[in-house]
Amino acid sequence: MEVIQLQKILGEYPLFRGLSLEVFSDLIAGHRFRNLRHHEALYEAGDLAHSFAIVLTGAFKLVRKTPNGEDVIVYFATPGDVIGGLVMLKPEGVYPISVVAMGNSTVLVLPRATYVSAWVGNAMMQSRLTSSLYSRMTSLQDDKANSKLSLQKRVAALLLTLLDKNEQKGSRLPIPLTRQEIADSVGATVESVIRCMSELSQLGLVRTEDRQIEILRADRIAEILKEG
Amino acid sequence: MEVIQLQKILGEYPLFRGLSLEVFSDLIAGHRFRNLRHHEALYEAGDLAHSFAIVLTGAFKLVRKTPNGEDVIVYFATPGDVIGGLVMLKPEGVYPISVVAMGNSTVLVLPRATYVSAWVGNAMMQSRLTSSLYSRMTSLQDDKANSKLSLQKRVAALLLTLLDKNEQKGSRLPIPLTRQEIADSVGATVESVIRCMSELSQLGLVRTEDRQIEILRADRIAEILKEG
DNA sequence: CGTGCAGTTGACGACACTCAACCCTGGTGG
DNA sequence: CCACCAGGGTTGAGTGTCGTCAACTGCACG
Repeated sequence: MEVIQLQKILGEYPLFRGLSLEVFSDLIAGHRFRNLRHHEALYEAGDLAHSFAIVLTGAFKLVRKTPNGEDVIVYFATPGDVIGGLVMLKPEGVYPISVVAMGNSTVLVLPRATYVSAWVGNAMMQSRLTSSLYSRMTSLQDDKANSKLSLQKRVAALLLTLLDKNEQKGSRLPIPLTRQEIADSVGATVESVIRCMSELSQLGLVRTEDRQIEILRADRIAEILKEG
Repeated sequence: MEVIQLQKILGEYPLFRGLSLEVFSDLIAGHRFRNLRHHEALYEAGDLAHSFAIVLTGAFKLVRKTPNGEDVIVYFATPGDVIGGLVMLKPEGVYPISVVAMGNSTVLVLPRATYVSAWVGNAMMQSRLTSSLYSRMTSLQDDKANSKLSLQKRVAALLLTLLDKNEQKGSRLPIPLTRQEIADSVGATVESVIRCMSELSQLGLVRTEDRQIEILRADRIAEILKEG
């Protein structure tokens, strides 16, 4: 693909908005595309971090293993998100978490060398990275604030957050999501999440079809969050 | 205080290490010191963010209010930590959380104007800020991963984390901490935390005197975290 | 046709929350 | 001087949400 075409695509995202062609091509020096199938890992926790990536299509879950061998989903990355950017600063850094594709997904992979040569010294990119970090940080803080809520409400909060990421594509969540993944994200067991989702289904607020979750009544789910 | 003296003090922290005097004095343009007593707020959530701060002595809790009016402690800031740095990027930003002093504490307050004129364009400072953010992010992720553990273990994890922040000052935690604050931090109620701490006391693993918590057997507390 | 993944349901029990007392200390005011 | 209050800490009894364990369905895939 031509650099100029790539700029058109990436220019849609806040991170790459309004850059000169010259700066842009420096920023993506040594880039390559990577296509991942469902469940395929982009990065494994503990691996030497020699590249970082920008999500183009699909979605990824950022996963941490607990000592018990359970998974905890720390973040859902969607198109435009930067993955592994933070760890590029350390010369011999390792990825702190695993990154796994949810459904067919593509990323733009950039070598650490490019980060060092073009990103570190570019104050605007640093500041934009910081800004994207800010929102991810806020979402983690939200999670912590929600941790005392009932499971019902935590699930509701998750559904609404994911729905928010969805631009214009209607009421369907942008990510194919299993009950297990919901559980790993809200900090509960599959069984409990299933009971909770079943209730929402019976109330006619959501519908699931092959891991695609459709939010039928976002307003009433928001009410669940607010009540008592 | 002379700028050169200030540089000596701040130069101890990674953030300000090895800077030329000229760059340094630009970075702290318009600085002023602020002393806060126990419980005094440095920033209130929702206030217009016209300054950020660097902790010099004491400690601060970063607090979020839940819809129910409960507090959630998101982070404990200790000397060298930057507070409010992330929100400086937004022109009309408001602080997302409140910042409250725990015991007598001092900070260096810097106006947003300084951030915009000297920090944003300085790639090294941006990269150092990012790096400090990285560790705060990791600690939030740790919290999320721990959220399924028993209260006993979450408290143990908190105590050990805080003990880690303590450089050389022995077995006493660097922060005066009430049971309520522990509860707000691990996501539990005061009563449950008290029962948990009482048990640790009776086992001779910790001792509390006027909010100062002393860790007598860090090794055995670490065992509690690992077992079962 | 067996294997693995996703989803589901029920019975049981435990951990932590709720509510209600109560103690102790230090400060404040009548 | 004593009463009162607020903040921090503690204890007990009762309750409920959610985790654990176990069994079972449906489906896709090689």
